[in-house]
Amino acid sequence: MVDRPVKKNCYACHMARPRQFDEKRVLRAVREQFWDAGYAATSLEDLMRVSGLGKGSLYAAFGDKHQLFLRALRSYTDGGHGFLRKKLNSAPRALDALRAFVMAAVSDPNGAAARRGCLMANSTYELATADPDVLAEARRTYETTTALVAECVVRAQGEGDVPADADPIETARALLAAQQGLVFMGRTGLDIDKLTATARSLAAQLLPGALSKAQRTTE
Amino acid sequence: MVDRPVKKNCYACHMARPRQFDEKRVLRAVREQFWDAGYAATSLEDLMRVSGLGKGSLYAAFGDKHQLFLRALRSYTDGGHGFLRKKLNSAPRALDALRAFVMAAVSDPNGAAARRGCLMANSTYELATADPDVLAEARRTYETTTALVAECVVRAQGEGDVPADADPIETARALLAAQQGLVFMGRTGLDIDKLTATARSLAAQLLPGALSKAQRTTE
DNA sequence: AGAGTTATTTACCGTGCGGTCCACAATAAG
DNA sequence: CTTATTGTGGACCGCACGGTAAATAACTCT
Repeated sequence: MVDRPVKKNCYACHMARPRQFDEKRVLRAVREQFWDAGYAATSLEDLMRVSGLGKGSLYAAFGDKHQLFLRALRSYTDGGHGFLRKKLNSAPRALDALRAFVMAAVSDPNGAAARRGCLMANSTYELATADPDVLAEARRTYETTTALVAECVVRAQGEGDVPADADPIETARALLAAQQGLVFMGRTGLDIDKLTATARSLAAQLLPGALSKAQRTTE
Repeated sequence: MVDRPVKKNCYACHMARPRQFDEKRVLRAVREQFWDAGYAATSLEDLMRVSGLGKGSLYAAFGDKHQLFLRALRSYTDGGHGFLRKKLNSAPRALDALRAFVMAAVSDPNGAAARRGCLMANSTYELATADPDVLAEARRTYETTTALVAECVVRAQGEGDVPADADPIETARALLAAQQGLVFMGRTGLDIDKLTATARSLAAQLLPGALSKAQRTTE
């Protein structure tokens, strides 16, 4: 239970056999499996195969299938939030970051990412009505995302790229809806070119005057 | 197999016991069940319960679970297309119809419809990666929807409410993405007031000058 | 080395699933 | 009434699933 990658130091007089697997690596493999196949369509055999662990180890380390799924899901969302925060803050111009946020679904050139969608969105659609834990995670995730994006909107307002009278939270929600709508259309198999065009169109309309220097020169 | 609600007329010398259930009614009940619980989470027992039929009848009439699901799904999409076509054409002003289309997710005042989402979208997220039939149905549905909306965009252009230089198909895709994004946010449990505000905001931005008379007076 | 503790492996279990089969009921034609 | 044909309901089947238990291996500390 306690995180203890280091082998030194006794915490209860007697130490025992250490883990032979890397928890993060297992969680990552499991997450990919759930991402590709969904929750119900993933069997314990699948989880054993992709993790390389036996049933016993899996259950001892993570509890049952549902708990393991929640762990994988949370690691996904936490990672996603970290990534998003970095992206939003590192961009020299906030407006560009917002634009990139909306167009996240088409960031992959061949469209594989678009077809795969977002694990949190997939899980929400599959389980949110029946599984309160997943629903709670979904709410948490999208509230966090909204807050992060709203922060970036404020910055963009400071930089004069977004009208000062726009409500940051409201703007963030609209951008989030647009992004998720694009993710959805990607999942229906819409080809990447058309999807990209739609993404550009949405970004242009929702971020008025949102053409960055790089954007302007290409048009 | 052959549709034959009328009991008269012999088609092969000997007629036999007629159906004791209404196929459409069964299909409707089954569709509701799949809508609420999803495909994998719906068992045959559930289907028997909501339809009132035994296993034998169900299998004799529709084949297996998968085929029954596809039938229910198709009846849903066909009905949806009919409804959409009627709505888009019946509105005296095309712009209002487009606006209503975007705001479909919040048409239900208490937000129950928003939380339930759209059966086709739910199915796409749950099954599109693994089930080619569902993927094909998804493509078909959203191509049809896009075409219908694009038609309405053309009409709105004729009425001077949408810029004449806008590409109808592209505009339709953007509106569809916005609508589906709102459906998604409804599924995460976002309360109906915030969702409505976001829907209004999106509609206003994507349909410039899109405030109908009714809309203008309320603001 | 021995004891104590924990990870790992393997075999096993009960359940609920989708799907099939069969006996019976209902209807139409002869 | 008899017979042919089809719908109906329930008993039944095999299986794969999630989950458990017990035996074994690996490691630390005294």
